[in-house]
Amino acid sequence: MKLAEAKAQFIQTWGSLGAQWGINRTMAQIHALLLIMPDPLSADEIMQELNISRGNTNMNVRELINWGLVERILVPGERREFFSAEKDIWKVATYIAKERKKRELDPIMKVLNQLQDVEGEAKDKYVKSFKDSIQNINKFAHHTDKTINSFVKSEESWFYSTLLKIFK
Amino acid sequence: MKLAEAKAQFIQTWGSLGAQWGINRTMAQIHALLLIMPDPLSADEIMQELNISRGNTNMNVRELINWGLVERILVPGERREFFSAEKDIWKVATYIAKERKKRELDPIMKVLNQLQDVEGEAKDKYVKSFKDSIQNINKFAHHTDKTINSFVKSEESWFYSTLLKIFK
DNA sequence: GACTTCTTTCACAAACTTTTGAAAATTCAA
DNA sequence: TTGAATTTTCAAAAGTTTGTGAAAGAAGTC
Repeated sequence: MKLAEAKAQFIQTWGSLGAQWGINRTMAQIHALLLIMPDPLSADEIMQELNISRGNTNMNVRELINWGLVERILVPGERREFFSAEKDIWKVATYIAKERKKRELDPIMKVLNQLQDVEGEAKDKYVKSFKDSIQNINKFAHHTDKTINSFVKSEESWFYSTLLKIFK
Repeated sequence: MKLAEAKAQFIQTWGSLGAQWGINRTMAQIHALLLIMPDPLSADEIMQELNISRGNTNMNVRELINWGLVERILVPGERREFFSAEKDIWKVATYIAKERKKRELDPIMKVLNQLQDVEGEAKDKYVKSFKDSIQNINKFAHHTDKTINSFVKSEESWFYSTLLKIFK
């Protein structure tokens, strides 16, 4: 298989994977492109490679930066900005885990905690069933929260220990 | 907080969580409703509770059954069908993990394996960068695959050991 | 076999999301 | 300042997904 063909295929596969995840297609495609390119790209290069408009490029690159998946690179003597993706997929996974926890798990945990104290006779089967379900989900959510935290933590401490090695 | 209010809030929270996950809102709401109700509900009851059309109810209940999250219950002497959700949230999580692996991870692993062998000089930095990225992602995908499999497996064996206890 | 009750399908409407491209804003150098 | 290069914004167009309700289908009962 030729590089150009493989590249196109990878970009489109990553894109449709992203779409299934509620991440928009273009955002995933830009990420894929930056993942496989050795050097940072400018906005114009991204536009050309993916055949998308300037506005679209700008918007999605910004969102990727928000997620911590892409970095803005300033080249001395260049007015244009360049963009580069984090290449270590383990780190990518922790950034995503962190972001999704913040957007999805944290809000539902807040609601679940409020829903714990429903008024009413514990003998009423509707009240009982409701309370049981909420408690069950709440336990699971706490467990998941701990698991994600320790996953994210392990990557952070990996970072500090690497830093330490560099300066020792 | 009153039960009715808590119920409404839970359904709507679960619904918007589902939406962020690429699961459609109604599907998640039906699931939420069935989760907290002690007894199975009929299609008409679901329609009334959530204020949705018959067609919509039918379509989404069918999809939930596909995912293995909801069961069709036949009550003797009743023509109507009733529906009930799996209440053990751990099991729900394994069903979802299984289903998403099948829909998302398996296809990308297939593509990654094909993309491994790109023609070209290993010295070409574009070829090298591409191959490195793919290899990195491939390793991660295999790791994730194993993790999901053992998670799903652990639940299955829990099931069989429970079964065993019942009959021993 | 006609009637009743319930389920499934489907074309279309409504709602929502994404993309575009042109115009406005920003940045920097001369 | 002015102006050239670049980035950002935004309203409208295009595309996608979801929900509706009427009609067709199935299954059981008289």
